[in-house]
Amino acid sequence: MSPKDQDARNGSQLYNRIAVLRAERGLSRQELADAVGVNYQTVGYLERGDYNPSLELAFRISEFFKLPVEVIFSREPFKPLSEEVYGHTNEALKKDR
Amino acid sequence: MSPKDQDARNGSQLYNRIAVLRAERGLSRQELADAVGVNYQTVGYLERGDYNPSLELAFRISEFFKLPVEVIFSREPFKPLSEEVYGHTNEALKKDR
DNA sequence: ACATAATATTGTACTAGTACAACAATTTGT
DNA sequence: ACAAATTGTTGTACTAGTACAATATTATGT
Repeated sequence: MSPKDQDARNGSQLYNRIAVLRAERGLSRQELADAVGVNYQTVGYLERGDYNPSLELAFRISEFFKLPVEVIFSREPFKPLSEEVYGHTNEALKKDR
Repeated sequence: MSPKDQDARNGSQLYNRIAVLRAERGLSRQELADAVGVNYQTVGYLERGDYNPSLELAFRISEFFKLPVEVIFSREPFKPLSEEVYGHTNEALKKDR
């Protein structure tokens, strides 16, 4: 199947933070792709959720970012990292969440 | 490709502890398979390393065992769980390892 | 020792993950 | 504003993961 039919394949889709992590580190897809040993378009497919990585690739990515697999991939949508990290520091803002 | 050619596909193989974890819980492959929603032969293929699970399946398995993905799957061979847990309690035995 | 359950083997078929190429669109630096 | 880099799109092709079925082998209970 061609990766163009992204939407035809839903029901077992995972979420990931590759795009954010990559952006944080100021890397291009090409650079990340090289680092984990895949084609740069594959990184694109992963970032926009066209399909899931193999477990092997997930491990390589997780190793590259030095983060546990479950921090990068999840069955539940991620809340923004920013919120997760700083969201609990200002008590005054908490009421409207 | 047919899963029979296990050995033709090496170089990106992962290790896992599915068999041990399943044994510890006294489950048959069929039962585990049902629990994580795959064919029971798929569990067999995974256990003897014929191929890796998808990341999605790895997550379901990890969820089922209530263990982090990296405790069940690894790029490095696992040392026996028994050793990992109890291997450091008897100092006298340590010299011959 | 026999029946049953569990695991292994072989074979076929389908789907998901990955690579690669060519070109379009968008972003970014100067 | 333009050139270069980055990202998106479409299309093709190959490999890895999964299902399923049928039969063989091995373990387990009584």
